[in-house]
Amino acid sequence: MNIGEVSTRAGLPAKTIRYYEDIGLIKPLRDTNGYRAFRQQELHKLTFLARSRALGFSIEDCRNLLQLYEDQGRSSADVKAIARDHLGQIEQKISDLKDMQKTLTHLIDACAGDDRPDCPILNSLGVAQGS
Amino acid sequence: MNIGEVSTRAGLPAKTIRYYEDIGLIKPLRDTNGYRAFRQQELHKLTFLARSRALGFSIEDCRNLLQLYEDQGRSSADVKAIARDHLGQIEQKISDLKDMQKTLTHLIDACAGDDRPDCPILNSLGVAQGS
DNA sequence: ACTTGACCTTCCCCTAGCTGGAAGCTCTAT
DNA sequence: ATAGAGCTTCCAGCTAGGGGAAGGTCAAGT
Repeated sequence: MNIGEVSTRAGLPAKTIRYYEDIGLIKPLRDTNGYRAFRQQELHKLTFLARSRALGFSIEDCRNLLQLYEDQGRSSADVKAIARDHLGQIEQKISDLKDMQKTLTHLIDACAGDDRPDCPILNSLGVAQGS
Repeated sequence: MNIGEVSTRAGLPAKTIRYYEDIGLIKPLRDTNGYRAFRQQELHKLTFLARSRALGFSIEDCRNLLQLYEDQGRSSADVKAIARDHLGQIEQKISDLKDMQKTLTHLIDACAGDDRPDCPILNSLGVAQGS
């Protein structure tokens, strides 16, 4: 398989696949013409990567997960620990974003949004007021 | 005021303040010794920036907001539009993260997390299963 | 006067995770 | 033979700064 085909099948841009090779996540063989020659193994890994990335795992998390994925003797606790840590980060982000959402919603509600210059949003961001 | 003092007062690292000057958000004067000489004006702007950034506005949003902040004749509708757009993006992110949270929570719950190798998390990320 | 330490300056490289584009080779079809 | 698609490498850039080197400056203490 050439890169175009794996790109379609894994649902990842060719650029991304080359990047993943650069950083050592996959090691495709080469044809005599220099083209990358992907095996099923790499297609599986790329699919795995696409899914893990879609769940928001960092590249380093993916690297670790991929290693565990290939290690038939791994313990599920190791995987669960990574996933749980990541879930914690996601929940923290949700919490932070909800705080922003709340504040912004209040400000937007308080702003007339017409052609007059008075604006509670800017007032709140500006120097005169507290946060 | 030197950079150290504005850094403390605005709650922004000196590095960040220099960066904001680089990208043209502030234009502090210079003392004869080459040190940046900040006026109240810049302190206000930096405080404004710190607050807007804390609400997750991008630098470009901040640039626009800052311009509106300084324009006494602006209409509040312009500000509200930026804020509303940003709120939309925040809500989209929250939604995406909640999807991830849900999926991950299911997977984590299904995983024994012991020293046996069988792991629903990896199974789900791997080639055999659908998403 | 001298030294020490804190503070300031510019400069360049580094981060994550790619994306875009240039220059050039290869393959396939006509 | 040639066009166009597909492949290659390399270089640059994006966000929003952070780290650290090399060096100038200021204020206090001895």
